[in-house]
Amino acid sequence: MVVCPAMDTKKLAKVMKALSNPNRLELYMEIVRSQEARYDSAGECRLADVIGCLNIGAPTISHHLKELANADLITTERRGQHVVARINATTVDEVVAILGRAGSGLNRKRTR
Amino acid sequence: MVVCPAMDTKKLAKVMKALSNPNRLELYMEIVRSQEARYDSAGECRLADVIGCLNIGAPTISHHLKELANADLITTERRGQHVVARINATTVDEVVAILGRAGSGLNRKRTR
DNA sequence: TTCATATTTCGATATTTATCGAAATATAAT
DNA sequence: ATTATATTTCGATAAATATCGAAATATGAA
Repeated sequence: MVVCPAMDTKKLAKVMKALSNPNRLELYMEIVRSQEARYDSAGECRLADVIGCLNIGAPTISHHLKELANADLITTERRGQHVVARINATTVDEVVAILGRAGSGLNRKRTR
Repeated sequence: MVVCPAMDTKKLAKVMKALSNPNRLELYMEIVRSQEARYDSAGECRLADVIGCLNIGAPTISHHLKELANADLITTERRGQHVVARINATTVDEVVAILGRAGSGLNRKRTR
């Protein structure tokens, strides 16, 4: 069993920073959504699609995608014309595990 | 039963930003720690104490405390000479609930 | 009141960063 | 090969922010 992935503070801060910009966070949530609704989007999130909801330009979105990837929050892959983004659940799990310690316990991980 | 506290993206981004600076995150973790070890610190976190572990000045720490409080991550209260900081578990719970949706499910909230 | 300690406010500065438009590159279609 | 669409790179700029030292304020002790 894997015990305590131990993400250090520096790394955690980097993840937080990646999610600290409203537009970038919105972009991230959009990727989450597109992954939840796998049936109609094939779990793919394309920059072109997301330009519609966010009112920032393509260069900025490209930049934000890179920051999310750099924080290991997502992975990106070129699929033909498009770039596809996917959530990296491992990183999210680690963050939630650390943050959860400060919570009320309602969100505490199942131990069995 | 309270359903879906609905923290909006703006607010969530603000929380993330508050935790995005390494020193401020370290400060936050220190507050968490001091609260976990209630017996020896009475759950209190004093600026003077924390100056030791972090190598930044008192003015900066004061500033960071204000940012954490402003994001509703902590509450502060003057207790005599000192200022005491406490974690606001509600905010943490909300953040974890939102982020958790993107995770693997391992950290998913108990439903019963 | 005067002193010592803890914290905050103020003003300044250096760095980071979000965003843009223009141009470059990649890929697929005609 | 040319065209159309998607994405990235580049260079610039305005705004935000972390941090500092000095001075101000608050609180408790002598």
